[in-house]
Amino acid sequence: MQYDFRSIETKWQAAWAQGETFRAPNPGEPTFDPSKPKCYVLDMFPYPSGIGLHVGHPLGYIATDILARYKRMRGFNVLHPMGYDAFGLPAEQFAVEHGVHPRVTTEKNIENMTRQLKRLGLSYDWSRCLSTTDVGYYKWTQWIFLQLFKSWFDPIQKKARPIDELVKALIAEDFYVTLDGDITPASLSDENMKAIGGLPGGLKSWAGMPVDEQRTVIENQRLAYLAEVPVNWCPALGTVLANEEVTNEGKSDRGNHPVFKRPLKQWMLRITAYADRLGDDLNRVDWPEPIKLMQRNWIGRSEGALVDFRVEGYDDVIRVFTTRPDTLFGATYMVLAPEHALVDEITADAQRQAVDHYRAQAASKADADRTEAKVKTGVFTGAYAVNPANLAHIPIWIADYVLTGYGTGAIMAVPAHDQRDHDFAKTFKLPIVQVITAPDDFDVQQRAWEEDGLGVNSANDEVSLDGLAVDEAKQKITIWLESKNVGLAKVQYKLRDWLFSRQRYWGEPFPILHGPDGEIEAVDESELPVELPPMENFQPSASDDPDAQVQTPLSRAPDSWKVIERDGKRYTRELNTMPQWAGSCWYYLRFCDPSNEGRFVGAEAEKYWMVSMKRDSGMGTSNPHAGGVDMYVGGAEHAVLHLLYSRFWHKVLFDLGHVSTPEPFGRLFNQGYIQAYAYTDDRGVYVAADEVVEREGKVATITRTERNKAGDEKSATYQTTFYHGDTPVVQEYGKMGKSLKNAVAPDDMCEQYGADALRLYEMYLGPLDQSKPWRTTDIVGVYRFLQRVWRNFVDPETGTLRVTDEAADEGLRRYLHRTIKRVSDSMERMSFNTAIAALIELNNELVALKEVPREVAEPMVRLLSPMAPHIAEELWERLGRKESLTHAPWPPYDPALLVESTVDYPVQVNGKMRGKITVPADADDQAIEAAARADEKVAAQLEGKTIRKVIVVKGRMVNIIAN
RNA sequence: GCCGGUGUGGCGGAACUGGCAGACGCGCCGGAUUCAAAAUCCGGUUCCCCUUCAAAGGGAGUGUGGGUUCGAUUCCCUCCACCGGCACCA
Repeated sequence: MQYDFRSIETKWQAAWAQGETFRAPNPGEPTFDPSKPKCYVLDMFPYPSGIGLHVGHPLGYIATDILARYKRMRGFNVLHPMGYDAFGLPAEQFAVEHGVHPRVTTEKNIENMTRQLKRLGLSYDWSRCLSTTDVGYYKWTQWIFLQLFKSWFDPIQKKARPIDELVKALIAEDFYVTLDGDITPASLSDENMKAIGGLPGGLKSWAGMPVDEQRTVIENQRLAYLAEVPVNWCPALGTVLANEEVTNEGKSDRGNHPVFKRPLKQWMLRITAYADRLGDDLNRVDWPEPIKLMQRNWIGRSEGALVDFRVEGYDDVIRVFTTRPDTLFGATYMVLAPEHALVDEITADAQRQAVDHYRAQAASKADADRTEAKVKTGVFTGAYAVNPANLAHIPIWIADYVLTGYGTGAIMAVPAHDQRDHDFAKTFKLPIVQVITAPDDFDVQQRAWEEDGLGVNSANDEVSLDGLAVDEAKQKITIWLESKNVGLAKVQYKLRDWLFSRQRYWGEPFPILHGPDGEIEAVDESELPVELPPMENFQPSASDDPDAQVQTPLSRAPDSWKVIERDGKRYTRELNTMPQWAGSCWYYLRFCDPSNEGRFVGAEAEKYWMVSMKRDSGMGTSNPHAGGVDMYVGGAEHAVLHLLYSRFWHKVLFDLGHVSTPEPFGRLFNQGYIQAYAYTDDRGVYVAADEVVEREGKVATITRTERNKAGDEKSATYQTTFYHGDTPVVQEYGKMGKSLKNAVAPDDMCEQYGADALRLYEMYLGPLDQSKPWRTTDIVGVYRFLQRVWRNFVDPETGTLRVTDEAADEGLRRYLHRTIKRVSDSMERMSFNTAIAALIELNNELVALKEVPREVAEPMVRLLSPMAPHIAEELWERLGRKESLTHAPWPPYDPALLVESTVDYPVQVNGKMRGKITVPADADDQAIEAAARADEKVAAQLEGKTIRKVIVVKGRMVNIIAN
């Protein structure tokens, strides 16, 4: 007989809600217990999508819930909140199509997803639930933006400081203004000044500068600033597109309209100022090494040199960045990005037409196309530069394999030692000069030698790199370049400043006002929030004209919202909105104190929940970390962007004294995806996966036309035994979701098997950090386990408890304690699949018993409770316990019961398993060896052989080497 | 092209620090129970060879090929496949 767990689940979910069982009181509240350590367990909060959850979503939520419940039983004050990252495109697009306000859609979706999450029995403190779209929340998102806007990065202290202090420092002449409008510390010498971006040649006095020039200097130092940035503009849709929304052909994904790259004035955040700290502080957090590596690669710190090449016949120099200044003598041509500022000026008349044509072509190409092009393209400008090392006369080309966004947008090409330059040189028959030694059989005319070697062909009258190793040569040439004033050592980053504005409605409005003379003013903090204006039409202004002005949705807001009178001047509000990242950058802070109206987070609450009380936060690791969230779980797709942006905001808040820790997330865990089979028909269209059946032996052949990445059409043939109705379909495998039509709803699983079975199955699938396939049929395994647990405890006929107060026998008691250890260890390692396996084994031991001894029953229910909380609570109550299991202590194990009196040793002969011996646990090596040699099978193997060596590994095995 | 990850029975996976490969579950096979089915319970299940059967035994085996080691799923190198990310990063 199958027990129906659903009524138990409803009962306990109601009881938990009623008793506010999972509410985490803040310091100062009457129920707060200061004697306990804290533990902050956080999920990456979801976007409230209209189709609701599929079983892939709760994977991480179930894991964190188990951890939160486990930590409560371990005596921690656990903060375990949930909320919604609810600004974003789908709600806006729905609004455009149906005229429904995004807030309406969003609230409906949030309600539905909350219902789905609650049904899983997740132990969130729902009183802390928030949405990034709550006015009371985005008020503080805007406030944080203002902190960035009102700050600058002090290159001496290497931290953010209030912008007023920059003005004071300039007046006091602690800093000077360089000719190009940057600032430089007075303590730096003229030479060093260049290193932070200033041009040689002099300084400006702050006092002598006109006011508007002063203003520009200040604007250029803010952590939030405006800049002209190229965007993918689609006039027909009236909107700016992300790279992923642009096809390889430079058309819009939706509607196939032409897309143009055009510059647009955008808000930028100066994340690059934090490049070093974002890299260095990775050493202070306990994160998976691959994720740290990805962030380090993204920041991309590289040491090299800037080198100036004089352009023949012009006053200009082309400045390049290179990581290999040691190969300077091998630079045989230069390449500028098509967008480089000097291209127009230096292009020879004869080349003008070709250059312009190429630039137009490059502008229309999506970045993806530039990256995937196999054949190098480019055009000669007609101009020449001088290699400062050997005074060689070298041609200047433009090519799209050089990008404006990185370095200086120009390179010196060393075809002998860089394969991309080599490819280009081969295509255009440019000279290849070897300057690093390669093996004798290696010909740099055939391929680039990119490995290390000694300098060769690298000398002029003043400096020689010949015979020097790479590092030495780099140093020597850089010193020489600096002495000639044509180059300097430079640290370069791949990281670029963060483009922070979006031309959308459904996002946080910027708390910024534009004055009549172009002045940019912050909205006063007392006037926050700047609420989104009510609007009815969300349709963007489409146009056929690529040069039409970009109209953001907010530009159609009523003047009563857009226009502000202040001190007799008319100001216009900023009409862009913030990106979806903004709200998710700091929600973990708001969770600490979600209803605080006077501050983004109360200082005491922030300090309590964010600062680690112990070096070992009790998360099963002894790695010291910089505080913050004790466990942050989410998908690896956020490995770089969200986590980097969030760390950046946190550091700014830290510098300004608003938070107490240098890092937001002390420990991070990335869960894998749940994948599932998907099926496509003969047109390549996905069909509903749950309607597909396999017919064994009935093989069908499908031939269809497919398009590969490059857009070429190809015919492909498949053999299959899968059918959708009578239509044969091809099986594929991929991430679960709407697009592949293979989503499985958690509601259906709860309905059929119950929330506890679903929770167990998701955890039992495999290691949390790996991707793994979902197969609904397999859920019966854990479902049977739960039924068996129930039957072991409750008589199915009478409904009475099958638990006895009599003592367990020695063997069962030992088994229990071994299980407690196994489950506890698994919990600490987040290895929930093995924890469940251990519980299944213990439960299987109980099947043959008439009654379960209470000394086994109670610890077992407690071990089970984080994973299957509803059934555990019910059994706990039936065991006569009045209080919820939530704060029942985690069972301890007795180490004495884990020690066996005898030990089994496998015995190998020449590394092959040949026998097994059992010896007393305290036997010494001689005794173990003697027992091994006495074993019948081992002796047979040793017959006629001479023993050369015997290896005894205490507690492990014996290996006898003989021949 | 670059970066990161993963490859273990029919399937999901286990083996935590280099020490008994395949825990646990699914599926499958056999049996018990049942009028029957469902449910439940018991047993078997890496592959190959030897043996009439069984017991027992032998050999191979953790993507491929090599290396280190008394001993490798685990460490190193080569290659292959799949998954994820990407900004040709100079």
